[in-house]
Amino acid sequence: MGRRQRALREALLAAAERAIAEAGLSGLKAREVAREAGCALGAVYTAFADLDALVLAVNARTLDALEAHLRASSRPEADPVAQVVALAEAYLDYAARHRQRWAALFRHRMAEGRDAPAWYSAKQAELFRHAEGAVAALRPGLQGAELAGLARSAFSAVHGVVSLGLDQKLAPMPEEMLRRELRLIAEAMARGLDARG
Amino acid sequence: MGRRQRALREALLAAAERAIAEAGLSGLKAREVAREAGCALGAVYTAFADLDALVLAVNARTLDALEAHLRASSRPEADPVAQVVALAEAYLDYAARHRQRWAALFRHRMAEGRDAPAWYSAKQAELFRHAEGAVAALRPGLQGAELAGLARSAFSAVHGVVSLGLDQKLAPMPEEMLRRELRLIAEAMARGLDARG
DNA sequence: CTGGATTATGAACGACGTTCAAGAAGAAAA
DNA sequence: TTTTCTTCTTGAACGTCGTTCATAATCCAG
Repeated sequence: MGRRQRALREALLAAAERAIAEAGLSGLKAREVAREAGCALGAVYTAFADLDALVLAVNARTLDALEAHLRASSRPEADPVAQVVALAEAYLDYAARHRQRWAALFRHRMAEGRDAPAWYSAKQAELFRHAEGAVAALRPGLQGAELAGLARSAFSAVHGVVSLGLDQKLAPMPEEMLRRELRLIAEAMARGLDARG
Repeated sequence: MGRRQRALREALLAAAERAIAEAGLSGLKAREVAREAGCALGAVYTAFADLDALVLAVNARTLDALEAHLRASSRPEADPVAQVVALAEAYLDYAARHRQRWAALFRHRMAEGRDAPAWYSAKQAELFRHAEGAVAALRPGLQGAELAGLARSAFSAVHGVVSLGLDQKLAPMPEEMLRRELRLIAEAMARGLDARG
């Protein structure tokens, strides 16, 4: 892959990122991305196998950014319950500030049969490690797959509240109200999971 | 609207339901639905404004079925914590048994700007009433918008666990494991929310 | 019957993702 | 430099999609 090709990949990625941030996952069009990257339509398919691959590349960046945000907001010294709440709030923060890019993470579906490449799943796994830390503190007995499973489920619960909350599909909800409710739920869940002393 | 038109609507609805159940929301095609209903392509648009309206009609039926299932599984006499767990399990049951139809409920998005008709939102609201009952028992002080909000968020948390769990996008997960984890999370959340005595 | 209104038809339109034969550009060898 | 071979780029073309619309068929009141 020559210099030119690498630059093309970069330009397409940037264009795709912008398109998704502006118009959402379904707003990503091959022709528009090509136009914005200054190449012909067909060239898109020399740099990426198809639009799926392009989306995956965008999502990889988003996962990195999200992980960095969670890491920056983590408070490893705090009480485990507070850790869980802080993690949930950090997740909400990122989701609210980068709605479309964040939504693209889980709205995107692999084509029938195919599943995500290993490097992508690995990036996802990094996210859950944050949850695992807090859950491990709440349930010192757990480890391995059991711990990973519970952490994933706790994360899923938080994700659900954030996801349906930001959708405003169920009900209009200002961000502050959503934040209060998320705190309530996250703290309740963490306290309920707490098996220490 | 004459008899024939009503029959056409019914045939299209049935065809759409089948298509969604078999191939998911994105598997719903105007041409296929028309063929299966035995009418010309254009006739679809005499019975429904567009595919969105058809999807909405299918989802309305799904909401009814889901609500009926939750109602049938409710245990109003049980302890509130057990009520919450039972509700969560019932939700999982329905979602697992009717995956695609259930998924269509929240994967479908209204076209930019437009929002769901009132009758649809009303159906959604009926669902939450189930959660409200249990949450009200846990937090006797709450009522009105505050109660509705908390119930919605608790529902969202359960939805998150079920949704990401059934996706198997994060990790392969047999239904029994998912059920165990959902029970754990639901019970933890309910216990954490419990403000009685 | 008959007339006007309603409903059904399927070709046509524009947008989409993707492919591909042909040409341009680049690198390597002479 | 000139030639040769590979690699990248192009944009027209294909098939599919949702939706529209002039035309035709059907329905129903008078």
